[in-house]
Amino acid sequence: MRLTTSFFRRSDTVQVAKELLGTVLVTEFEGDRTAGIIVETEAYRAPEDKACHAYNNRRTARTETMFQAGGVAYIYLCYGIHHLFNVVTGPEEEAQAVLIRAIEPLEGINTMLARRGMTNVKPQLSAGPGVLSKALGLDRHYDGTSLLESQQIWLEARREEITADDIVASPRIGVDYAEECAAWPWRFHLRDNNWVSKRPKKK
DNA sequence: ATAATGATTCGCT
DNA sequence: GCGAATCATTATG
Repeated sequence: MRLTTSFFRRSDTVQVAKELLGTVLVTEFEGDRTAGIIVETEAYRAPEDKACHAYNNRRTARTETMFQAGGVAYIYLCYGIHHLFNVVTGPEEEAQAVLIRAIEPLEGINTMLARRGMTNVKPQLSAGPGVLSKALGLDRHYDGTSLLESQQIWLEARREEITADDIVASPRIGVDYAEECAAWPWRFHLRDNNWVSKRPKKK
């Protein structure tokens, strides 16, 4: 079951971030399908969130994607090296998105290994926002792709039930610059899942 | 621990 | 327009 408009267009991004846990992110390029269960997410929401690129509803060529109606991909380059995949949520004109930080591989594992230049399956394959995008073959050229209509990138509903007890909340990673917003518990991940990314050592 | 790496943004002119 | 600083990270030693 593919996720539809009503899932993405709600205004409460934080709630959507929680509900995305356990859903399945699928890509299929030239018949090569790869998929994984989302096990870690982070919510970003303008205008009040200083960690959000569209803080204060700042509109630029890059952030414009986030102002679209929920259900499209927002992909951009970070640190000049890594492509980060986000799901835009909320109604049109509200800049909100959920960063997908880690997945548990499900389909097309050999394709993922090849894309990552690896031979053995281990968490390093897809635990982390940059490596997950690489494993699934995503890059910023897919920025703005509709997850509702695309035959290349989409999301499917949970295959197993998840309750509030399975979800752990914590502060977001790598956003220390965002002052008081840095402490907001807007990162969510599944409890006891091996594929959740490791928190970097503190400075 | 730290180097690698480039699009984006901002503050000028 | 132009140049410099910034960054939602990862791999390697």
